[in-house]
Parts: sequence; structure tokens; C-alpha cells
Amino acid sequence: MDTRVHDILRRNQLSVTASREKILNLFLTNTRALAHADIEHKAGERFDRVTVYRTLQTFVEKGILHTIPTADNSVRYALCKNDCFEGHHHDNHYHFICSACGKTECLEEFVIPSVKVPKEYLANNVEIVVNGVCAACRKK
Amino acid sequence: MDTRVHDILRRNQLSVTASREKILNLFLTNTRALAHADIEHKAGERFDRVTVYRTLQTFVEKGILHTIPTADNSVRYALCKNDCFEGHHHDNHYHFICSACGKTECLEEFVIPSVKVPKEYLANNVEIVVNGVCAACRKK
DNA sequence: TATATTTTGCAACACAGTTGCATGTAAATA
DNA sequence: TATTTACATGCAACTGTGTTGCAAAATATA
Repeated sequence: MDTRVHDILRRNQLSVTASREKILNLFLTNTRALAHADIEHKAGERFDRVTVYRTLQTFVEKGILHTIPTADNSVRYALCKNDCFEGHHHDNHYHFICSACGKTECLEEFVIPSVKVPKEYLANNVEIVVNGVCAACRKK
Repeated sequence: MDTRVHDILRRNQLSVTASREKILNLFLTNTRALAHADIEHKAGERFDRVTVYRTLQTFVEKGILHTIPTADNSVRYALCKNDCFEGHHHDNHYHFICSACGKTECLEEFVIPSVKVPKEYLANNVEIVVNGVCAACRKK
């Protein structure tokens, strides 16, 4: 298995186990975000549901992954490319979901626009999800 | 029951039934968005789960309600104040969720900022959810 | 290698959401 | 208003999702 996977786990004070290595490797070898079901039923592998839930939760807590909220009520996960500290994500980017192929991507090259909130309100975090059609699907 | 409720239902070619009247009335008398559970266990009323699901689904299809995606994976519903045609929502606003009291609001007074997508991509719809603390909770 | 700690996987459970179908209710027609 | 038709409701049953407790297994540490 990739030595990079091992490094990431150790850097986050996590024991290196087969499940964690395999799941983390899925994210390193996929550019698109993955849903829980994608991981559980990944070709060739079969993980226990509970292990997948706990592994994803651990990775989010450690700042290795972040979640992407979607309108259809299915949470997807993606690698944090920035430096996220434990429990304090600050991925400064928004997300794109292709309505044709379902691909979910982090748009890291664009800055989150500033949004206004009512007077006396405090805005901590802005989640933006763009729905549309990706380049590959438009050509079909 | 409010005549306004009756009018909205008739305008959308929906039969006027007790459940629809009561559920729609909840939205007219609440400024905040409601989750499925809020409706099912509403004080004094008790609706069948299936009826609530089907009613909410019908209202969304007719453009009476719209859904608000949230990071915690719980869908909330709010009244569409603009003219939404069937299956084609164009509420031009974003949403605010208070992390202290859970209140969910439509921020209709602000315009959605334009966001960029990669070349060749097509953006159809932009969902923005602002997480923070509302004025009432900040004073506590 | 032996021990302490953590992780895993199973079973069981709680809850969310869906479907089919028989019954009840609202709307349309005469 | 009475009757017919179409639609909405509620129940039962089911699937899927996510959680918890606990014993067994694997990992880290000395």
C-alpha cells in the first residue's frame, strides 16, 4: 500500500489498520467525492458498514476528510487539501455536483464570495453547492 | 381555518383536505423553516408519517414549498414566497441556520452572489447555506 | 515477545423514508 | 342533493441508514 497513506494516518495519531489504509487510499486515487455507499460497495472490497461509518467519522474529526452537503440529503466526503486542524475545518472552497453523472468535485481554484447576513447576525461558515453539468457530460 | 390556506391549495389544483390545510397553515404561521419531525410531532396535532411525507412532496412539486439542504443531513422545508412554477423553483435567495437555536431562515433580502465554475461547465443552480448565530442567540 | 490500548465486526436496535392496498373523503356530475 | 368518480389517507410491511454495546482481534508500546 502507498506509503503516503501510512504517513497521513501516523501524522494524525491514528493506528494503521487495513480498513483505514484501504478507505483512505480510495480518496487518494479518486478525484471525485465519495458517498458512504460508494465506499461500502467498492468493487473488489467489502467493508463492514459500522467500520466505514466509524472510519469516515474519525477522518472528519482529524481533518483528513470534509463533508459536502447536498440537496438530495446524501452526504459525500472529500479529501481536505488545506491544513485542517482537528474539528476545525477551513476549506476555503465550494462544491460542484453534476446532475448528469453525479460527480462531485471541490472547486478549489475559486474563492468563496462574501455573503451578507442581517444586522446583529454572526456568520461563521458559508456552504456553497453549485448544481449543473460538467464538461464531460455537456459533450455527450 | 384560514381562507388563505384554502386559496393556495385551490390555485394549485389540489383537493382541500384537513391534513393539507393544517400542514400548510403551520408554514404560514411560522417564519422559520420546518423539518419533517417538527410537523409530525406538532403540539396538539398528530399526523400519520406517510401523510406528512406525501403532503410535503406534493407541496414541493407544486412549488408551494422549497427544501433547504443542511450540513447535518436533515432536510427542512420553507414557503416559497416567489412565483415558483411546478417543478421549477427559482427562489433567488439563500439560507441561514443558527447553530445555537437551530432556527432556519430564508434570507430573501440579499441577492445570491455570482459564483464561478470551470471552463465548459454549466451552472444551473447555486445553493448557499450560511451557518452562524442569530441576533436573539447572540444577546443571551 | 508480552501487555495495554485501540479497532473491528457482529448483533441488535432506533429511526427515516417508501410502497401497495383497502378504506375514506372530496370533487364533479347529473 | 344524491350519486359517481377520482383522489387522499392510513395501516402494514418493508428497505435503507445510522448508532450502540460488547467480545474478539489487531495494533502500538515497552
